[in-house]
Amino acid sequence: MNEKFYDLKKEKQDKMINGAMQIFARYGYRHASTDEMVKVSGVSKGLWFHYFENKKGLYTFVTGYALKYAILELSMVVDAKETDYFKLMIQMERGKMNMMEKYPFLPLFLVSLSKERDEEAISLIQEARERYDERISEIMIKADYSKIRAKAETGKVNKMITYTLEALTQEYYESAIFRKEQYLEEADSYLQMIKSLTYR
Amino acid sequence: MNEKFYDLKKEKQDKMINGAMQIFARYGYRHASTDEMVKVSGVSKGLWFHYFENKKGLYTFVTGYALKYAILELSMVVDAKETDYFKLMIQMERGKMNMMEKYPFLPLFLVSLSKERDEEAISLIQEARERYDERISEIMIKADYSKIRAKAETGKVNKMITYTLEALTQEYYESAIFRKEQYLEEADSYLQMIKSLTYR
Amino acid sequence: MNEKFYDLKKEKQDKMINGAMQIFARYGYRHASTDEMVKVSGVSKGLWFHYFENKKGLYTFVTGYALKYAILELSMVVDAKETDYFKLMIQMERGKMNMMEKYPFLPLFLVSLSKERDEEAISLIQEARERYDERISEIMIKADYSKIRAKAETGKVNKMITYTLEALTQEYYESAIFRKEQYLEEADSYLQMIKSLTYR
Amino acid sequence: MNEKFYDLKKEKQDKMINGAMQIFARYGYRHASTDEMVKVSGVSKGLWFHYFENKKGLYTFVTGYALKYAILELSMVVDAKETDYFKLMIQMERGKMNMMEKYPFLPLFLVSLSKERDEEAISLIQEARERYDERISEIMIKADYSKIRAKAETGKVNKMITYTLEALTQEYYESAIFRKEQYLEEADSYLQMIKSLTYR
DNA sequence: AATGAATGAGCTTTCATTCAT
DNA sequence: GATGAATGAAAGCTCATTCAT
Repeated sequence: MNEKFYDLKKEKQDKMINGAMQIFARYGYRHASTDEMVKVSGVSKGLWFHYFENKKGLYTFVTGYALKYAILELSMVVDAKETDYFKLMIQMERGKMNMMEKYPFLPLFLVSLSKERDEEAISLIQEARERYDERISEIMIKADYSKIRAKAETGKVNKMITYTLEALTQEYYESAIFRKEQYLEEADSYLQMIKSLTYR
Repeated sequence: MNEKFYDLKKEKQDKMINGAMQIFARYGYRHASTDEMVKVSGVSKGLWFHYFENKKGLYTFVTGYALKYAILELSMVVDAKETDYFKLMIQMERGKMNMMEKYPFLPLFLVSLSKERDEEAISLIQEARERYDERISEIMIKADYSKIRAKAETGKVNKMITYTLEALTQEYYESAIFRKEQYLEEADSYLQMIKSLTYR
Repeated sequence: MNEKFYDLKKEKQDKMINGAMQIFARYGYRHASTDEMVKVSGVSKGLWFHYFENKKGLYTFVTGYALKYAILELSMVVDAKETDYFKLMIQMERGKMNMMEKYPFLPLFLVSLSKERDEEAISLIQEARERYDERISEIMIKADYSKIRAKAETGKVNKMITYTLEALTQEYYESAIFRKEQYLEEADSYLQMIKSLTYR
Repeated sequence: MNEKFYDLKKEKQDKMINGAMQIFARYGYRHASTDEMVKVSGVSKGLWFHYFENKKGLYTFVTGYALKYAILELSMVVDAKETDYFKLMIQMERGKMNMMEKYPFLPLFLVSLSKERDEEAISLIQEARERYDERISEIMIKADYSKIRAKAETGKVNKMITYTLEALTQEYYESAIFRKEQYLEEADSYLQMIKSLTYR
């Protein structure tokens, strides 16, 4: 990418980032079209290629940016002293809702990244994704699994929760308006249920 | 579609069905390309359009076929007297593995259908999907939830299991070889865990 | 072409000739499609190419056949002793209507030949057309122009009549049913008018 | 169509209009191919679709444009005080020759429109054609038929003249070079002949 | 002889990318 | 820096022609 992108007014940067996130999140890497980004962002086609060599470059950048920003927001919202796994999880979901203030499609974009099936796209974002996963692990390392019954393998439980919250997120984006509070309530209800099942 | 498709040698029919399933499953409706189907099936481009008016028609047909075939295989493998929810679930997964004998990409295709985001594609397959879901409900109606603790809301548990098994399926397709037995073992391990957590 | 075409039952020959005439007449050389000929004739696609190497060959044959048949019918219907130009002309139009008994699209096909704009097609039929034009000249040679006023240049008058009758023919084919008698009446009314204008 | 087409340099607009006219005029709606337009205009394939949604849209536009331009040129060249039918007709032919200055294929295109047989094409241009026909009627309304003998039905005479001039136009386009003056002379000779025949 | 399944070149249309202004 | 006109490779689809049966 062209580093001068950062010299743009923050507002314009965000317009472009949001445009890219929205279109990539909704259509995936391959079917995301430049013209749609132009339409939703109001930024001319030429400029996209001025700052980002090509679609690959744009995708790499936006992914990197999104994941870095997500880490930041999550770090901010997660209580450093919290050790309850399920409380940590819901705090993270709240963090995602906070991201929407600046980047309304970021939560959906995060989900779309984990669902991306295009090989080229996957290889482009692998690195950023690993860094993000690492950071999430660091946040979750405080989680105290001692109250969880032996039967409940934390890795598996974790996966199930992840897949479930991702699906929930996608569902909410499909409705006319995304109601954050309602989403958080539903997410919490899942988490509480699992907690009650897995805790001794 | 052109009904004469059924007059083709079953072998050729299956070559085409498999080709379509594979490409649709991997790339989704929009990005699935005729040329790729030609490549993987060895059947010329013209023939696809000889039997199926267009991409829409092909997708509609393959989806209908796949779901009907899936229902058949599932009906065959599920023990009519089985009432244990988790046993029923694992039987269904075994059924999916059986489908691979004839249609190696069918399990992945089923997952891709539930993840399809393209509006046109969704409307094309809605009907077939509803029939499939109904049939699955009929199979699962024997399931006895009485041993499940009140805390475990069956709807939510069910969703979590579905999302998890779908994700697992996709993961296995990404590895070099799909090892059915290994998949079934892992699927079972998830189901056993959830069973032990949710049963009184 | 394959001479064995003539060994086919006359009925089948005519089915094919009619099919080709109809489609060529309606859509012109380039846009006439094999599939449409198959549809209207009921004769399988393979057979067309068995008897006629390709579209070119078929067009050349059908044109030759049509023009030869037209000459025959015209010769039969035109009164050898008639010398009045306008009576000869209407006799020829009646001859064309007679052709419809066996080849319903032949009159339209004749018009389409004179309107054909495709270079390849034109060169294919040039020879047959010349022979036909010659024969028409021979028929018309008996025409007595002595009653026509000097002002009326016969060549020009002839051209105008030709173009007009061709347009009339096309119009009649566009209506739901071709009413031969009505066509002949209208054609005659044009001819009578011109006669009254050009005769001293 | 994309209104920005009008922002292009007039020269380029005309290159495209001329390219489309030429190919549509020569091959008709269906067989006119983008690639041929690219070849004769030197304008890339993509651009055609940038300005015109599809072939339909292009045809509709070019027809509308051509007919509007024709009306303009005809209005300019026709003497408002002229009442002689035949003088008006030859003035219109002169008008058509004038059109060739900017749009060399416009006279042929006008003829091709009246000969177009493709149903879709016909319905696309119907409206524009009606407006054009109306305008021609307005121009011709001044024509004084009082000197024409009762025997000469003006409707029929008119049709014959139209068909004849159209055929003449096509003939001239088929020769290596279109010689306007020669065409006008020949057109005039037809008109004078008919005048002398029909006037009392 | 007869069929129609099978093919691939060519057509219309889309879209990432380039480039003159 | 900013624009959007311009490009061409590739996608979906058609159709004359071939060929196994």
